[in-house]
Amino acid sequence: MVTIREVAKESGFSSTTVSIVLNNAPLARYIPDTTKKRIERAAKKLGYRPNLFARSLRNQRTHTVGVMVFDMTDPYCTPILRGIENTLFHASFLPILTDVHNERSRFERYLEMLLDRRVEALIVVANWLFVEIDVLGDLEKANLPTAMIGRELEAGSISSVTVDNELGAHAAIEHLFSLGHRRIAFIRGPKRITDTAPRWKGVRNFAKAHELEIDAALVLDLPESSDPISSFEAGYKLTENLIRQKRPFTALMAFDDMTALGAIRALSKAGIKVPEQCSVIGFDDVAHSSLLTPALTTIRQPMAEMGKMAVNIVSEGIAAVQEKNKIIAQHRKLMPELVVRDSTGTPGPARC
Amino acid sequence: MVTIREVAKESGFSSTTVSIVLNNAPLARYIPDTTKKRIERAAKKLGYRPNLFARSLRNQRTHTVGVMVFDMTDPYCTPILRGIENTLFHASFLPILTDVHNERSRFERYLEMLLDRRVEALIVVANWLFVEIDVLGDLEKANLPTAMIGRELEAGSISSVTVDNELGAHAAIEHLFSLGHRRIAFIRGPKRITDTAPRWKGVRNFAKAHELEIDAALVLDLPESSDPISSFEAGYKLTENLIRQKRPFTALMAFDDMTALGAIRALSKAGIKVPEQCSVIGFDDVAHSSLLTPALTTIRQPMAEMGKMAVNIVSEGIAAVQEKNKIIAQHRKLMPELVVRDSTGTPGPARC
DNA sequence: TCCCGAAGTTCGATTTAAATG
DNA sequence: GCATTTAAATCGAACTTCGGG
Repeated sequence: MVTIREVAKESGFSSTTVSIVLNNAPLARYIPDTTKKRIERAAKKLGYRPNLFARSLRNQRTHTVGVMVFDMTDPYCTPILRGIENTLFHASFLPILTDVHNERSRFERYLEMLLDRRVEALIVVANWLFVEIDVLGDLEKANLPTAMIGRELEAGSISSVTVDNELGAHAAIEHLFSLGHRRIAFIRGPKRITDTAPRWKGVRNFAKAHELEIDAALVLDLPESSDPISSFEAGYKLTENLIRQKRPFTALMAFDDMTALGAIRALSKAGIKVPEQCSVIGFDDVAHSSLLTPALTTIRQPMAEMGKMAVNIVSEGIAAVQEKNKIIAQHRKLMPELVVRDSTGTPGPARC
Repeated sequence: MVTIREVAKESGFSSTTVSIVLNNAPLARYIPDTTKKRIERAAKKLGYRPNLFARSLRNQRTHTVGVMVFDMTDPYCTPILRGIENTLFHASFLPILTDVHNERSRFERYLEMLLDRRVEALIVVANWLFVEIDVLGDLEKANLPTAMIGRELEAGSISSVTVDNELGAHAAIEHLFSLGHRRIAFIRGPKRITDTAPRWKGVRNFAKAHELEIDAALVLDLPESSDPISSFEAGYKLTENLIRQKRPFTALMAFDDMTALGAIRALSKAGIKVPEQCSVIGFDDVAHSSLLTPALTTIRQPMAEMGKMAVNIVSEGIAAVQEKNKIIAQHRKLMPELVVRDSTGTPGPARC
C-alpha cells in the first residue's frame, strides 16, 4: 500500500503539504497551483489511497452507519433496506448490516460491536418487534444519532419514522364499506405489536362514524409470535375458524399482507372464491402482493421512502454532532396509501 | 472514550502490560495472576473498549467483509443474506452491505469503497447479473479472498457457490413427466443469464432419455432485462402468447418462481385452472412461493446454506492470507431439491 | 537464564506551531 | 505581516527491545 509519505517523496514536498493539498484543507489556499498540480500528479501516478483507519483515528469520523433489523426475512424489510442503502450511497456512507433475529442477546452483542466500530449513526428497523422496550433503552445512553423505523419511542432522543396506522386502517375499512360490505371480519395483530392498537382504532372510528356494526364474533387476534412469517399460518387457521363458525361475512380485513395470504388460502380451500364471494384486504404492500393471483388489495406503506427519511434524519444528527450541537429527536409519520387490486370487489351472494 | 493509558494509570501498570494482559498475548504467560486481575478489574471499572481503528492500523485486521448484491429487491437474495449474516456473526465478523443495482459504475464505486475499508474478504451475490464479465475481472487484481454466489468464473482465483442447475431442471421435468404430462411448455431464462443454459440442458437430456417430444412452438425465452421482478410481467405475457397459439399443453415449466407466478396469473385470467387443467412448476423456491394460492411446486435452492458456504470459503481464504499462503479458489455446487406443493398434478382434460 | 515490566517505536494520516524568505 | 512549507506532536493500540531482579 502506498502511503502519504511516498507521495511526499515522489512529489518532492513534505507529507504535511500533501495532506493539505489532497484534502483541500483551509491552508490549501496559500499553496500555489503548481505545487498542487505536482502533488496531485504524484498521487495519481502512485495510485495513492489514504488509509481510512489512520484517518479515522485522527478525525473521529468513520462514514459508517449501523443498521439493525429485527428480522430480515420479513419481506417488509427489503424495500426499507433498499431505501437506506440508496440514500447512504449518495452521501458516501456505508451501512453495516446486522440482523437481531428478535433475540435480546443478539441485540446487545450487535449494539456493542457497532459502537466499537464507531458508527456515526444507527438506524433500527423495528419490524415485528418482540424485544422488551428496556433493551431499546440501551440506545439512549450512547450519544449517537438514532432513528427507528416502524415504532415510536415517546420519550428520549430517538427519532422515529412510522406510518400512520390509524389512517391506513381507516382507508381500508372505508374501501370495503364503500364497495357495499357490511358484514366484515377482522384479524387484528398481536397485542404486543405497537401497530395493532392504532389500526384497530382507525377501524372503530370509521365504524362509529358510519354506523357500521362490528360483530365481535368476527373479530379475531393473531397470536404472539416472534416470527413474522408465522402470521401466514395464523391467518390461515383463524380464517378456518371464522368459516367454521357459519356466521356470514362478505369481506375480511387482515392485519397485514402475510395474514391476508393465509386467509385467502383458507378461503380458497373452503371453496370460497376471492373476491367474488369474499373480499380480502391486507396491509403493508409487501413486495409480491401484486404478483399473487388474485393480486392483493392492500394499504401500501412507503417503505423505500421510510428508509430514505431515516437516513436524512440521522444525517442531520451527524451534522449536529459535528458542530457539537445537541441532537434533537424528530418524529415523522408518513401517509399510507390504498392500493386497489383484485382481491376486493362488491359483495356477491354471501357464502361464508 | 477511555484509553489503554487510563487503564494503565488506574491499575498502576504500564500500557504495555495492559495490552499484553487484555489481549492475552504470548507474553502474558509470564505475568502473575494478581497483576492480571488488577488490570482486568481496572478495565472493567472504567468500561474500557479498545479503539478498533488504532488496532486495525497496527495489525491490519478489520473483521469486516464486504457483501455485494446485484439487486437486493430480488427475493432470491434475502435468505442468502441471512445465511451470510448468521455465519459471519458466529465468527465475530460484520458485513458491509452494498447493492450494485445492476449498474457498472455503482459496482466500481462500491468496490473501491470496500477496498478502502480494508474488508478482509468479499462475497458477491451475483443474482440476475447483467454486468459485463470484464467488470468482475476487477475483483481479481486485489489479493482478496472472494466468493461469488450464483455464478462460476472458470479461470482465476475467485471461489464460487452455485446450485446444480442441470440437476434441478432434470428433477423438475422428471416430476412433470412422472405425473403423466407429455405436452409441456417451457419458458426459458434470458440467454445472457448463466443459469439458463444448464437448466435447458437438463431438460433436453431428460427428454432424450425418455423419448419425450419437445414441441419447439411451446418453448419461449424470457427477454433480457436487468430487473429480476420483471420476469413476472414477462412470464405473464409469454404465457398469454402460449395460450393464444391454441397448441394444447398440460404443464408449464418456468425459468424461475417469478416467471411461474406470472404464468399462473395469465392462466387463471384465461380461465384455466392450476393445477387441474395446467400444472406449473417454478425454480428457486423464493420465500413466499409456499404462501401463494395455489402453493407453488418448485425446485428449491438451499439459499441460506449457500450464504453459509460462501462465508466458510472466504474464512479459509482469510486464514490463508494471515499465514501468507496462497488463496486457492474453491468451486462448490449444491444440490437443489424438488418441492412438491399444489401447482402441479396429474393432467386433466387439456384446455390449453 | 528466567521472569516481569516499562520505554520507545510503529501503523498512516491530520494538525499545530513554527520556520523560512 | 504575508505567502509558502515543514518538523513535530497527536490519535490509540501493539510490538520490539531492553533493563532490573
